[in-house]
Amino acid sequence: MPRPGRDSYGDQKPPYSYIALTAMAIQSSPDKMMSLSEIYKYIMDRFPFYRKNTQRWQNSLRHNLSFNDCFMKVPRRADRPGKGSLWTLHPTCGQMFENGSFLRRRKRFKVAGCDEEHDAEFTRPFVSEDSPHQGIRRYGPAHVSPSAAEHAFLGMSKHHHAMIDTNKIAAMIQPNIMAAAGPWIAQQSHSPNGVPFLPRPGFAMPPPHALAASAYFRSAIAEYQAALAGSILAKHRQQVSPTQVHPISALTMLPAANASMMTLPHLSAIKSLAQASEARDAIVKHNLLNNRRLNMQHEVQDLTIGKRREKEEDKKMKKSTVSFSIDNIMKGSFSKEADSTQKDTCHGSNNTPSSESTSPRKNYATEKRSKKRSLSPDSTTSTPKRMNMEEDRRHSAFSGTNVMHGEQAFDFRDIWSQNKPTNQINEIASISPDAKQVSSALENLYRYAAHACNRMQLEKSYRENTTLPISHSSFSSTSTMEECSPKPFPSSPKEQPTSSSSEDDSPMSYRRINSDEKRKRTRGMDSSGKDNPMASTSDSESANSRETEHYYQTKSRSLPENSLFKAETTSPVSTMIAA
DNA sequence: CATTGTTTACAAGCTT
DNA sequence: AAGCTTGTAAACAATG
Ligand SMILES: [Mg+2]
Repeated sequence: MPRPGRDSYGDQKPPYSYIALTAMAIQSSPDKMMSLSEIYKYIMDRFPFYRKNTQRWQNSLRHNLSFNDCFMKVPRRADRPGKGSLWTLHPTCGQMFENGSFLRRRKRFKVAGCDEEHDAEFTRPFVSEDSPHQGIRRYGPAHVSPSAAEHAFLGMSKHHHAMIDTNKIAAMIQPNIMAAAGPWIAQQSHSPNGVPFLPRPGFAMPPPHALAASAYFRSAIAEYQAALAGSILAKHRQQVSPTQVHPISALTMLPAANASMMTLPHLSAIKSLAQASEARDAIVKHNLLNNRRLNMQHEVQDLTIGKRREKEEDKKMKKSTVSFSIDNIMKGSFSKEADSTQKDTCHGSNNTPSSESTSPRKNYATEKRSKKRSLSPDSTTSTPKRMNMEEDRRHSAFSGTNVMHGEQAFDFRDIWSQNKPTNQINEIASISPDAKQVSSALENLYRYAAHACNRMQLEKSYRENTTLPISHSSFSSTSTMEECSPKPFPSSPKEQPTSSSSEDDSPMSYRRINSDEKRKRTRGMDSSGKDNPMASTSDSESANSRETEHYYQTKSRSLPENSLFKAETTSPVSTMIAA
């Protein structure tokens, strides 16, 4: 039921950034091109929030269009006369948003070499007068072989001279992979006339928050593993042939680290997620490439690079630390080479740290932006611009790392501090210099979990409280909508007898961890013997089904004070794994 | 003159 | 704490 809706919530800020909104708009167009005014319209049509303060956000939007390399101008064609040009997405920014979920962007999309020539490469097929190869093909970045990941994934099985029971692991991972590669991947993920990607009945695709969550984990996991295997793997790779070694299988080659590593929390969940992600990514990537069909003509003007960009470019050229992300490892391109240009010169940047920010981080910080100001003279820096800070009602797309559980909000930092596996970290420290990285990588994992959960809740709230203007004028409307809905996707079969199943899933070693004295950390024995950390994995499957409902239903678990994460984790992690 | 685009500055949330 | 990403405000240039 659409619920009373009414205005009250209609103006909530959508959890999408301008870049996301713009990308959504552009992608919704059949041509994948839109004029500025059309973009405005698209946004205003489906996000009530943006029907106000138009000057403000439209200015921001324009800024984004010009500033970000992912958006490029294309001259209008004769059939669409009008004021400005059309905007489109850069041919290679396809993966800018993980899994097509606009909830989060991976990294700022930067046009590679920043050289015209290089860019021209993309520009050509884009503009092509005669489109040599008709549509498809030749759009993807050449180096991104869609099958690379897949290949590596498939080939991993032959790489384990395991000292670990890989079979067992594989066994429990299998189902996840299958799920990950499910049919939804190929589905059109853009609602024809509603807010893109917001799940709705009949929409054969996992909820966006699930995808986003999975994405979060994926990166966190990559680091986590890399921190452990990184150096060894690197060495190994440098000497041995450039054969692709799947990071996961690489882990099994680690003699020393193995033992300790296996005792870290969430390891099995991590593994399955990582693999599922790889498999899924390969497919998604492939689809993205094939679906991209751009047919435009005319020239594309060169992009000029402003000072701000130059500065960024320069700064970027510093000594890069080898990155062992899964992506890099998969591509076999980790030591990104580096060196070069000790920039110096530019340093005068004295951004007055001013505020003593870092204030206490109260749970559930409300909005309340800075409002200080008032420093009287301030004549120093001449430019008096930016005066009415008071009224600065900017809204941010950032969502924070609070996790609502029941009526309470928990800050990620608290969750982490109470779950940090100190002893295990120390154990690793004794055999590897990477302990610190392992720790921070794991911390990130938790952070992402919290952050992802936060987003999920945010979006859920938005979805529930906003009456979407379905079938809103201009666009195709109902008809399309209708055809969409009838086809119900199995919609979570409710079965799944609760968390039970897990037991064996949860791998080895947890018990033993607990042995570590200090570690016991109370934790009340709530679930008692039940190994805690993996709890998440286990119920995941079940939770997966009714997921949405889950979050706010507080009752069931009264969290025993200490078991913050346990309680929290249950929701985010399980939902994530669902993807 | 109103839009459409570019750029520079800054503040503040988030990540490393 | 340094560095990166977003959201805003503004000054201007270019167009129609
Ligand atoms: Mg641009």
